[in-house]
Amino acid sequence: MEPGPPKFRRRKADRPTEILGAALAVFAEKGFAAARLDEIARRAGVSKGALYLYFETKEDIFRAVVGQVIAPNMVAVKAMAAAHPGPFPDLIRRVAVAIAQVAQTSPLSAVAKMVLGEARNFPELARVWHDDLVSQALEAISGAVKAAQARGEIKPGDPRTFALQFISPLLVAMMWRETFVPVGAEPFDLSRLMSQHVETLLHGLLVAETRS
Amino acid sequence: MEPGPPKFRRRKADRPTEILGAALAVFAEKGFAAARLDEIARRAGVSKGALYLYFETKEDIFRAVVGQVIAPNMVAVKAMAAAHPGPFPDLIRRVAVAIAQVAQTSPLSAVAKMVLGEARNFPELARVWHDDLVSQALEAISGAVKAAQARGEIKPGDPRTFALQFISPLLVAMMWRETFVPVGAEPFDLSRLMSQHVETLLHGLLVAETRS
DNA sequence: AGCTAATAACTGACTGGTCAGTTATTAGCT
DNA sequence: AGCTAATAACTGACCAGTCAGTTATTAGCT
Repeated sequence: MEPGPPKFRRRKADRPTEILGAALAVFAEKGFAAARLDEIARRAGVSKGALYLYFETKEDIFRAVVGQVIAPNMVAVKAMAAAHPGPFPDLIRRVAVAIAQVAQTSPLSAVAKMVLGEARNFPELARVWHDDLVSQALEAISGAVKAAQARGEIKPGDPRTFALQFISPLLVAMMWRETFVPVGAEPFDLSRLMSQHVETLLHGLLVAETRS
Repeated sequence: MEPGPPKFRRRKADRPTEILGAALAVFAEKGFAAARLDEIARRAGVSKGALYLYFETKEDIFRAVVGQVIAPNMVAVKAMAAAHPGPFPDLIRRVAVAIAQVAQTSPLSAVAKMVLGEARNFPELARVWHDDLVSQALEAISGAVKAAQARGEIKPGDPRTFALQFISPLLVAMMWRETFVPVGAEPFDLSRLMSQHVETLLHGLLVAETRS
């Protein structure tokens, strides 16, 4: 009787991340309710029962997936906030490039879409996403705007609104990519979009005296 | 034996719209999968079986709800496109007010969020929404931008990107309202947001010579 | 080193509840 | 009386979560 390859391997340490990777993919494709635990398990190369060795419930897996994406992006936000306090145009151009980069290389847009879609059924998830990530990013930008206004670099106006104006096109382009590109819509080039956007915005934000 | 109020009324003509109204509310609250046909029926003042006199399946109801919102908004888009071809600033300010109005008084944002959330499971819905509404609105704005560029009123640059820049903050503010305000976030005043946004955008879009 | 007992990761068949969709029947209209 | 909108009880499929049993791995002993 040849033993053959073993039916499974014991890899306690790696399982959780593998499961969360598979779960991210399935949740992103189907949404929370339509996602099947059997499929998550299959993609993770594991039985359904094994999921329950590491997570309590389906919701628990969902929370973990969403939470996992926050931490690395918080690093980006912190870096943004710590960016050198030079002239506003330099700062904002730098931030735009960094944000576009993150948007293109992380599962951020897929998770953002999930949070939007499931916010009603998981209010506490929307709260975490808002408190730990979105509002902090928004405040970081608002703070930079306020400082630049104090220096007389840019026009008066609600800083929070300016911040929203700044990031909105990127967010919409991300949603566009997730929603309409799969059905044949023309995608937006995020980097090109952001550079055109920043220049447009700047020449509206900059007061006449400081314009180069 | 008093007859009392009749158990039900036969109102074949009114039922479909009543059902769709109830369905819109439930779908908007719960999303497609978590919405219960029993609840839709209850809110429509009807039994579950009655739903099947007017619609084939749950998906069919969902499609009808989404489709119903398109028509009235197409009117708005058409009106936008037909707006007088005067100076670009006048046009864009008018359109901004009109759009903010629609966003505040119609179930547009709720349905938009539904379409985003369920796009993966209903690609043909994303397609209808895009082809019949979103892309037409975007093209209407792009057309106005292109015309203004031809007249030398505004700077060169990708018109479709300008169009996206124009509507993005409104869309994001709508999603913000649907997602984060229920968990305690500060809402954005759509009208104020749009007026600040348009002015910021204009003074970046307008070339120096035509600036007032 | 080889053998065995103990441990813990993992499986997969099962269940209890839920819910979309069906159907036999009743109530209201003309 | 005849017709049909509408009901309410029913069914069958589906799926999150469970658990008794199986298999890989490790520890302990000689």
